[in-house]
Amino acid sequence: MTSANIKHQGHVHPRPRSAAVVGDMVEELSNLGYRDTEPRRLVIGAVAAQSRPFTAEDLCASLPCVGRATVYRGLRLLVRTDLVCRVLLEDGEIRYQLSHEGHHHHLLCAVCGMSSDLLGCDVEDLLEAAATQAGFQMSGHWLEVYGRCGSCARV
Amino acid sequence: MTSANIKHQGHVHPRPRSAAVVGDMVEELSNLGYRDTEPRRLVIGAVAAQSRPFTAEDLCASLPCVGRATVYRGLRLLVRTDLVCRVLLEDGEIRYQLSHEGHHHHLLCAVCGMSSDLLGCDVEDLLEAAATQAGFQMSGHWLEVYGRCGSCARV
DNA sequence: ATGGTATTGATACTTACAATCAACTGTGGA
DNA sequence: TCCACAGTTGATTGTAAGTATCAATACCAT
Repeated sequence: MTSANIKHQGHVHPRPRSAAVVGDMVEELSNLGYRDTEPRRLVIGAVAAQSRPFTAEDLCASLPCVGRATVYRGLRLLVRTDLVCRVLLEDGEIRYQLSHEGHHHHLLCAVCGMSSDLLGCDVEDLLEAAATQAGFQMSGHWLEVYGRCGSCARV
Repeated sequence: MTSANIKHQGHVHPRPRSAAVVGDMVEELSNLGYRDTEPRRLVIGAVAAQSRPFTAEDLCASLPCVGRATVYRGLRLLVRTDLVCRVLLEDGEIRYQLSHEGHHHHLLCAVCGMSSDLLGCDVEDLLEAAATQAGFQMSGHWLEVYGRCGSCARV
């Protein structure tokens, strides 16, 4: 079984266990020429441990033994390498969360703050068509969906 | 003709002329109980004069005679009252621009920075369906489309 | 006209994040 | 296994964007 296969299973398990994730991410970074260091592993571990979209400050708070600059640099690196993605909250705030494989969007719960993935949504084609009609050559898009998750909507 | 009808014409004229806009916006604020002041008119005028999504700092720079705090407060007020909307750039930066009537999305040109409106795009239904299927009760969404506008794509 | 209140603006403050740089530590080669 | 060098760290300083303060001012209803 190749590492690509292992990664592919991420689709099936939207929230993989931290331990495996940290190893995968460190390996990914290693392939890109970045070193495997203790503080970096700690940052990745903290990222993987978050249960909902987080801020850089959240990471700093959960990693008192790692320098602030290192946390910020680590997070920036993870964003640059697409291992972590940005999440835009309804009020305009930016949060972060582990990237999952493939293109997808986020369903953000206004009550509990949880984020789940919106898979198999074919907005792309629709957008592409609408953009083209407006004489626009689309290269990408950003989409966030806000509302209430299953548990919170039930209340 | 009702004011609703007048507003509806906004769809036809995506970029209304500044002079009229300032008066309309001041009136709108007045209806909401906010005073008609000179600095506020200047801020609104500067907002209306922008040809593409701008930052709060852009406004400050173009209004050296208005206090920074006032510019920031004015912009915040305009956002709160939906007279100005946020625009999310591809790199995560937040910009502002005059709101146009009705729900719509932005087509942002990566080359010239221009923003045009994407009207008559029925992503809502599609999103609603996808969200519901995921057990999510959708209440809103945010969508930005990136690419090249007609003129820039031609190059 | 006037009084009460929203608004202004100079300034100080806060927050979030980037830059600096000497010390340190992986990593690949000898 | 050891070495050297380049990537990395972290204490600290710097910076940029936006907010809070508060006395002075300007709107607007009466």
